[in-house]
Amino acid sequence: MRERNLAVVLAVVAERAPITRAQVAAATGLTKSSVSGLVTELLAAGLVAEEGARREGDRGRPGTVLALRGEGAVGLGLEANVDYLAAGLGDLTGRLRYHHIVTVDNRERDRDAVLAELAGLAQQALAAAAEQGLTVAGACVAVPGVVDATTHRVVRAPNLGWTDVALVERLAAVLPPTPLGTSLENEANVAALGELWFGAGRELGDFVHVSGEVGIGGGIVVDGELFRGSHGMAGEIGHVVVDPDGPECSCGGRGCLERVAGQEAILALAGLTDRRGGQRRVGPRGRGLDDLVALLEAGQPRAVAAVQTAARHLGVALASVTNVLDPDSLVLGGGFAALGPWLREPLEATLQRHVADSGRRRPRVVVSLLGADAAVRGAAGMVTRAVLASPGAFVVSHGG
Amino acid sequence: MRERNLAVVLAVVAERAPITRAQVAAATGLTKSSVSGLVTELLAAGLVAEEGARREGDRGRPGTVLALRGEGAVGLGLEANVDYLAAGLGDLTGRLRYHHIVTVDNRERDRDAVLAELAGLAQQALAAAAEQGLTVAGACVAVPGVVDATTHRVVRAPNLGWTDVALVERLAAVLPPTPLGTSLENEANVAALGELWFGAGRELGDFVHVSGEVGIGGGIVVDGELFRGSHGMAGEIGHVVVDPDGPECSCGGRGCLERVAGQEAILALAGLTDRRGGQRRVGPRGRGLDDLVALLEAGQPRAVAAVQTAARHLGVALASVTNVLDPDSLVLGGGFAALGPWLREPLEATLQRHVADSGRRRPRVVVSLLGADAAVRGAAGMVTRAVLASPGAFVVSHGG
DNA sequence: ACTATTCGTTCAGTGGCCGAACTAATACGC
DNA sequence: GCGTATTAGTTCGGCCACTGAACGAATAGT
Repeated sequence: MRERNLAVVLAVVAERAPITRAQVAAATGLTKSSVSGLVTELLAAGLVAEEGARREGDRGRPGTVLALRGEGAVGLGLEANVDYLAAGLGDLTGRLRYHHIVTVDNRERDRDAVLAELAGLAQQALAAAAEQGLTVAGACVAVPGVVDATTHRVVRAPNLGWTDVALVERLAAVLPPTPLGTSLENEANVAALGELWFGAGRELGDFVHVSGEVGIGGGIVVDGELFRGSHGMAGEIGHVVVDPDGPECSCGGRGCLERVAGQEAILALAGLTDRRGGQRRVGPRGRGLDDLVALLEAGQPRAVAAVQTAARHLGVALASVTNVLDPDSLVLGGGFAALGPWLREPLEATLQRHVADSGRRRPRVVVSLLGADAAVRGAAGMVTRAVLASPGAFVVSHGG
Repeated sequence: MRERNLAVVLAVVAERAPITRAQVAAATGLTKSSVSGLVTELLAAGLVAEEGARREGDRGRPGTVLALRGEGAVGLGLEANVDYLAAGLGDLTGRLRYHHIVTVDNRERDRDAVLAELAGLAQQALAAAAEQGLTVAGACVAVPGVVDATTHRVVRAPNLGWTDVALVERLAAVLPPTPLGTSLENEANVAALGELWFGAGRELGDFVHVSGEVGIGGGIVVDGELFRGSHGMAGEIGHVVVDPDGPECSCGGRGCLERVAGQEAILALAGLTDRRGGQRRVGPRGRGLDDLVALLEAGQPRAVAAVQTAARHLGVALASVTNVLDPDSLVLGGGFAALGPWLREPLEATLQRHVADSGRRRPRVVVSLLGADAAVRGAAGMVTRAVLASPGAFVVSHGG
């Protein structure tokens, strides 16, 4: 009970900071005395800090302003992706206090070498946290593949060539323990959450976040929470069928979206595929995408046409998704963020054509603010949000 | 606080009846003394009844068995559909205590006449409730169209020819008031809920309920709740794009599912469309569907082929839906329930072809147990579930 | 300075849950 | 038949956390 009210107060402080105790009482419906007691505990836990006085009305005693204390709890976000590794520290207020990206092709590398390098990045991040006086509450690792939340194992990450990896266990063996431990998440999912908490999603309601990487991933956000599905595999927008007689896909089907609108398909259409290197130079931070953007900026017709074709396929798939999910907005993330200016117009035209009752509910198309950083920020946010949701664990027993 | 624990206890009783107080305590984590007090109030409110004794273990005093008291609160479910009107009374235990269906074509009828007849059905149902000693807690009306939950108006019901009808207001003017009043819902949505609560859905996790009527509607159930979407229009499976170059649809797009797998399309393929009457004889309780089933049972090749073609289109759309939502099961409801035996095999084959990672998560295909009755039962259930969720309103103050 | 006003704390009061002790009802063993 | 063990349900005192009112604190206006 107190546990929940602590979370309620903390949520109000997080959302409307800077805010006085009296305003918190008004916003929560609790009495001033209750808020006073709860705030005292949150101050003691170091999650909230007082920030001087502020007069609100014309007369009367000024209130003491409260705000989240960023140092009180930070989350360590880690990402093992196809062509880079990344670590970041996000504090309670959402600020990124540390960020380190290593561009490296992990497709052909030894799995253990990748894990060791990721652990090294994590240790550097923890050292940076200690230096800045930050309390690390926990960690979250994002991987482009299917993860099992209960066993904390990577079931399958095709683009990394991983199958059944006890990722959390192996990191835990190397890293110092944290109060909340280490969790594991799908990269597209935490990217959607990153966008929700720290990017374009803050202004939006329900949305679908589409990550255009080598594959096309998706994260569905409903009521401020991730929609995971029965097997934790919801959001596989890349395999929506856009042409039942289209090319075969590695998933076994035909005409899947990612075969005709993924980065490989776009680059091939634009004539940019490096035949010798195969797909190896293609990725959110790879050269292929940068080359494409350069051509688009130069107005090269073939590149523009390639993106438009992809946009129309994407539009057909997202129209179906919209008819089923009725989201408020669609967010173009990952590699699609860079292509946003060229994708938007044909995409919106296709949506208008295929969304039922499009006048009433055609979703807004929004370009990601975080791009490829969304996953790390979302992973760090997984930790800090957990702290905000259940601060009780960090509050010293009221007796002491 | 007590409010919530009342609901917790009531939920456990509902789910595991018959159950003793001690078992409720074990299931909820509350102490025996707390449960005892809460149960006393629920007994006084008439929502729960004692049903004699039952010995649970080998030794010891037998427990007093508790169960929901059906008469304690019943919901009035109403449905205004294209070719029938219906009213039903569902009690707290889920039993249907009264059911009345009037087959009538409402497409060409005057709107006020339809509303008057629906109100008449409601009054007959209320009279039946009084006769049986049932306490009517509230009512819910299901309509095949877009409804606005806040204004309680039917925004648009194309198949009925309705636009902006203050349905609840007009019924409230005629019917006696109830504690929970009258609510308004989309027919496909409450059909999904009906199936969840009283039909095949009881055994399932998350599922998508597909109603094959004149159009194809859908209801998405996640975590035991309806997924509504940002504008309350989620689940429009009928307008998933299965062929971007297919026939035009009234929604403005091309290749929508319901143009190639709706009842009209199936009947046309099977050669059953009545050219003179147009679509007028087609519907969940209409003759067209019965004729088709008769031909299917006789093994007529053209009819079988028509259903198979529709099933394949349906499979493509549902595969996309599955990739995005990752449901546990797909439920064939409405008119599709009658076609289940012929739809299933080609549908499942298509799903296997197009669902990504189909070995791991291909959803079960389940035929509705309620068919066209799902909506009325779901509407009645909306009321009884509301009672179960917040029993506090029905409990007399503990002082008296 | 004095008043009006708003902020935050203190303190008794209260509602509801918990735990322990108690009564009730049954099976089993002798 | 009767005591013992076991389980069900109730009663009662204690405690935790929120409430409401009163009080001290800080400021603007007069």
